[in-house]
Amino acid sequence: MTTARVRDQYHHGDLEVALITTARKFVKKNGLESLSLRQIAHEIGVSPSAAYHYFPDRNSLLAALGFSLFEELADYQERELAKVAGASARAARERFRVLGRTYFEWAIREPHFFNLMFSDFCLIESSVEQTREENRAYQTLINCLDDLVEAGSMDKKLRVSAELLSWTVVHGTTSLIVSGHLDTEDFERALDSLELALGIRR
Amino acid sequence: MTTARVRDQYHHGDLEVALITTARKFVKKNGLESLSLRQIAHEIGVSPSAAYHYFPDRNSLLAALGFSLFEELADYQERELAKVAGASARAARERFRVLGRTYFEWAIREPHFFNLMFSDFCLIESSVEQTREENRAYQTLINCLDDLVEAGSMDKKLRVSAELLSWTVVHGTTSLIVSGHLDTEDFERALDSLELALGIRR
DNA sequence: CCCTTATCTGAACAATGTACAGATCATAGA
DNA sequence: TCTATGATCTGTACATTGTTCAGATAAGGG
Repeated sequence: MTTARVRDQYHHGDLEVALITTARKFVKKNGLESLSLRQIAHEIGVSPSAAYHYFPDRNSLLAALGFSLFEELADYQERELAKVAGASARAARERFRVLGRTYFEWAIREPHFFNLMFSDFCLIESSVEQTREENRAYQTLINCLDDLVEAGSMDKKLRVSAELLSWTVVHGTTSLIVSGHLDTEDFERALDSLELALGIRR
Repeated sequence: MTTARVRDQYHHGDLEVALITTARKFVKKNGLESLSLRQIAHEIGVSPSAAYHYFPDRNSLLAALGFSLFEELADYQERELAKVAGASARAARERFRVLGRTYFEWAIREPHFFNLMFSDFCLIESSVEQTREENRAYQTLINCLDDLVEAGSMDKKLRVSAELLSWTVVHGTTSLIVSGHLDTEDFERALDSLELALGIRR
């Protein structure tokens, strides 16, 4: 049982972000299904109905959390990518793998987050902001592939195919591993196969 | 509101399959989240607690339904595959595409089923029977790839990679389309890219 | 200082999953 | 054919949930 924090002031001050933060903590631990608005409110030290000033319903809170997780993932990927900057062919290829690995590791470390991000909840309003974040990640992939072509480390004919293939292989493998249909070690195998098929030289 | 069927006998006779069948109907229409044991029981015309003789809890019913859906999918795939039997290279390549398309179309037609199959519920006991069904589908893929190699329509060097790549590309694309991150038309593009990268001649 | 408005409370309601004691029936053994 | 045993289902109950809404509270501008 979680101990409720006692609030001294009538107005919380920052309830909206507190709701998302606390929801994040609960989802991280127990997944979506068991997430309870009342538990969240109790944890924050606020009445059960207080949340309804910021979110029309439970689904909307989950959607908001889901969106913030896409941001987190993109941030994490960019942070890790920065560590392997460089114009060499070797660096470009390393970036390609890091891009996939960060996606995978993020999902493995927090499977409940991954499930939320690709659940129905985040389908509700996959509008402007959502796609903006995705474009950010997608643009990173495009840059990476262009670098590979420029460095002569990838079959030029496959450049167009590479975008969709890379994305779907990485996401597909991750999804299958998270859902228990593939083993963890299959991820590196999938990356190897992808590089082989795309003609990325090692 | 659903009209409850009235039962004449005290014992239902086949309550276990009735529960799964009715659960299937509800999930098909409204997805997992809104699935209610009480509604199912009411629809069948049985008391809310009757289900607990066959399933320890709601999750177990969903898991059972999920497993039966894997069976359905495998059956559907084999049925469609039989339509393009033949030893020609053309037939082998057509089987490869049919294998992917059936997976995708199944998911598009019933997205709620697809979500259930790869949700936490079906993770609970992904034991013997589950993997048996998957092996059935996986064996079909292996046969298909062997046929392609034998017919000389595929790069031999990529034969090993092809298994994992095909599976993850098809599943990944499907998952991303179902969750709204890719458009429907991207599926055929992904299949084209996959064939190109695997050196499958058209 | 007051008054408007945003923020939060408290009580209420229907619906849900689940537990458990007992009713009902099917059937095997006499 | 009768009976007792075990499987199957009912009825009631309880805690918890999402959600609504009238009203309490406080913050901030005039």
